[in-house]
Amino acid sequence: MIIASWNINSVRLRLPLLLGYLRETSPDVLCLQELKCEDAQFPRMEIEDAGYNCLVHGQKSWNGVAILSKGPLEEARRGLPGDENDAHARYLEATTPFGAGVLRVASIYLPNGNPVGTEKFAYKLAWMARLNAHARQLLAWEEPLVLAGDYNVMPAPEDVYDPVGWADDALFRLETREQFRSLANLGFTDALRAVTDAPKQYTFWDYQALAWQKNKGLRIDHLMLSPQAADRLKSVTIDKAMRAKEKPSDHVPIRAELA
DNA sequence: ATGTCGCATTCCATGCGA
Repeated sequence: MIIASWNINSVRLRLPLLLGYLRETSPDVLCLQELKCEDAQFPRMEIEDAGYNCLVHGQKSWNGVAILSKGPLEEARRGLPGDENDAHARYLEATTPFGAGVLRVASIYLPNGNPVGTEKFAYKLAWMARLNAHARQLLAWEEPLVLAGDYNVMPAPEDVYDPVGWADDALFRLETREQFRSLANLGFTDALRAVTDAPKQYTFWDYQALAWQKNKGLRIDHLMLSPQAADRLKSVTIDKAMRAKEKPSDHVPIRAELA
């Protein structure tokens, strides 16, 4: 079972790249973020023709998350609980068959939070607290669970090309990393860090200032595994070559193989 | 290098979010 996550930065503009990825890499499950379209504009037919079922939580202009699976998808939750006034489309959860049981998966687009000191940063931290509260509930299922997505968090200095320069950014502030650590401390495994200690395992390079060419990247896309998923982890791959394609997203997919 | 994208609108130029 291959499960992948990719911040696609406009699913409509990136459709040819997405179809190529599905064809070449053939993940069983793919979580997408930053669709930047409403449900009705989602290219469902083309993706279904490629052999995938789709669950979509879209929004006009910004945000938007989806889950694609070769198997049937049963929606578990649309939107993160804990704030009825939060209208951002940043969370979608579903189950899909896995072996004799099911895999539970969430597609997560965590708020950016910049600039620090504004309501945007407060929203990010509150959103992370809500995620942690919900994740704690999900662990009670005691099933393979993957919280996959763009966390907009670099967990440690080796995940940033310039940790000193980024110290006061919302993606790297101590409060942000503290919330991310709380998620891990509930019992979730950062899949990439379970297979390597190597620094510079980036998943994002800014479009600006030749960031890709200079390898000025960030590791902000993560697969967080419940104990039952972590026990079945075989490998993790960052599909870095996707950043060198024509009209790329600024993020690349990350995927894990579960036995 | 105020350096690039994608989306939206007052729509071909500008603002917003990242």
